[in-house]
Amino acid sequence: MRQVAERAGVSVKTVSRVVNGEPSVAPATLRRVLSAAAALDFQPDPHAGNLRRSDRRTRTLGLLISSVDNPFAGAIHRAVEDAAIGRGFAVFASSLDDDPEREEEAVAAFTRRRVDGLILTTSAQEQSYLEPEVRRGTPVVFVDRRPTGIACDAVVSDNAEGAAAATRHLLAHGHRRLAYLGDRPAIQTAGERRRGFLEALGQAGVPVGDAVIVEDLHDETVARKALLRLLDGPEPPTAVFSAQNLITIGALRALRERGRHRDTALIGFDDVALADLMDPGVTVMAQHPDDIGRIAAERVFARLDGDDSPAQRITVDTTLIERGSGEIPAPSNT
Amino acid sequence: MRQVAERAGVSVKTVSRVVNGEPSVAPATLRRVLSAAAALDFQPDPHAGNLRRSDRRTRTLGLLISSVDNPFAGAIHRAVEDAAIGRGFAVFASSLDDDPEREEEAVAAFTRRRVDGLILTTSAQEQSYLEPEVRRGTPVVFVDRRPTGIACDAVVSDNAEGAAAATRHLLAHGHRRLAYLGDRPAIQTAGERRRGFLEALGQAGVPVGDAVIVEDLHDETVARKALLRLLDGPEPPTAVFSAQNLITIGALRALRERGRHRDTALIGFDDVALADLMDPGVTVMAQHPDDIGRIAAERVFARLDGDDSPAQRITVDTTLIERGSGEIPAPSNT
DNA sequence: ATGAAAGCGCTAACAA
DNA sequence: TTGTTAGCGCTTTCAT
Repeated sequence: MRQVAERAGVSVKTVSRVVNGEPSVAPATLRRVLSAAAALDFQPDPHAGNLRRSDRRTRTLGLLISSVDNPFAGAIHRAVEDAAIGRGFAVFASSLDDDPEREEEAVAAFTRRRVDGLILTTSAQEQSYLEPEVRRGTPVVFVDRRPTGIACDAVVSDNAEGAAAATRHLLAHGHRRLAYLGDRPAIQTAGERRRGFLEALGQAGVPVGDAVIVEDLHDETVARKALLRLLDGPEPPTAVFSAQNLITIGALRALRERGRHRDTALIGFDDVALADLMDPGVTVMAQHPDDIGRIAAERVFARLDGDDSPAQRITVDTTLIERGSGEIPAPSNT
Repeated sequence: MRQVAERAGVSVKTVSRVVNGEPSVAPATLRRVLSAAAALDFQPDPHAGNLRRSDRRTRTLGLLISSVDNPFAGAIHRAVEDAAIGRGFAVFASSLDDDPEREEEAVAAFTRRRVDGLILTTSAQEQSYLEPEVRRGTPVVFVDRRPTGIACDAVVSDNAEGAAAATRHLLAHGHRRLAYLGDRPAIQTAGERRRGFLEALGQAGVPVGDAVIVEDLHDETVARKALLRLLDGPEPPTAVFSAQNLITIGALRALRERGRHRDTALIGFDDVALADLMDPGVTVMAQHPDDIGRIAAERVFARLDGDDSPAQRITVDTTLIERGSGEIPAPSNT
């Protein structure tokens, strides 16, 4: 900047004015400065500016998700990015793999870099470690999971109702022997989906004893084996509700292996790629990660723009997509 | 930092020493500073430090890919992130949607933020716009596509050979009426895959006239329609090579719609989610985005560590995954 | 082992 | 319209 000033024969302050598009610069000066800047291909250093600037914004967002290599998180990421670009913000992303330790480290890495806002899918039991950062004024918005121990905005799917609706769908097709395949119940979303499942059974007057609940299925292989065991058992379920992405895939594999994919109903929570190309197509209760990401980004920017209303919880509905597997009727003799 | 110094009764320089883990600080002083820092929950500002520091590194990488919401790019992203974390680097990601204008903007947004290195999937015809940044010493590594008009490291799949091997696989199963479904030939990878396809035909002595080449298929719908047209034509192909992800999906849909998925062979370039759950399973020539990302990150760090050898081009092999669709034999009467 | 002074590249506040 | 001075939070250099 000093060099530009010298070359243009003005003071640094004038260059600063030009760079920041401040008014009250004579057209002739403006031109001289501009051409000097171009000649030296000058790029202003935003970090240096921020040091002195009053708002002290880095125009940077931190996004913490399960993994950047994961369709659900990718869709959120994309939506956040699209919102950020319009405001001149860049996005840091970090994969947590549902590891609470990694979460604190990653948050620290971002706050040290002075991100202006944080969007995160937490997997810690509680997030009071964010207190200092929140007090400092950084907007924090939770996605997919609600915070515990701290008051922040959250954007989540309607897990309980979505699960209940999926369950009702199976019941409506005549099923009574349902299996619920779920992730670790400690994971907030998993707990809510289970609750939705049970409530739907209760409301339909189906004894809970008629359903099998298998949990702690944190990956595809485990889910597959669990369902294989059920299918090989004395009273295999006539319908399966797989409460998560990877579990759905494991369930698909198990059904195929036993050749039961045409007579056992299946609904998965969260959509799965190419689900419509399977035979039968896989019925799912789809989430809307793009909406979740977009809304979360909007919340962050609203907070940055001065919104200091109480923490909000925003729920995004889920959508049933019928593709065949969920519409398989219960066998008539049941 | 000044506050910490006051509270600990030392000078700022001493606090600086403690924060940076420099030696020659008396244990007692160290303890006083540490507790003062903890009490004020002090976070050093890396940007301020960089201003004066000799190396001037932001410990930040810029990653430019087609879209963060895309499995291939996601895998690259994850590999880059994993490599970056170990070195204390954070990663900015930006989606380009194969838009050359967006590319220049995004690069500018990152260089303005003083990223220490750049990893990008370019879609511009040539990348000389990166010249100034490269001259400034920023390592730039291309992934998936080679650079034009500038000498930089590149990590790419062996597109031509992969496509040739896929084609040979189809020929080995007796097919002679092959269809090539490709993306816009202007896209570098698309051009190479086409070349590989044609070379394999040539080497097998199959007249190119026996093959149908359809290009400019930039999305699923267009690909589907193109194949439907071929299937409905007078001499439908007995084998299809779909040279890209989305095209493979479009082709799958078309084959299913016409009920030809069990007698028409199909190999796709690039793996597809749940390909093994289809019926038949989808044979693909898989790329290794995780290796590509990892190697690219290693190149960046090697450059940052002072490697000033000439620009390298690193080729990552592709892997044939046989799942059924590619092994369908040609009808005997052909 | 510790500190004082200067300065990184920029902007705020005020002056001319 | 333009320039001057001070200072953001830190690290460098050189003293002590």
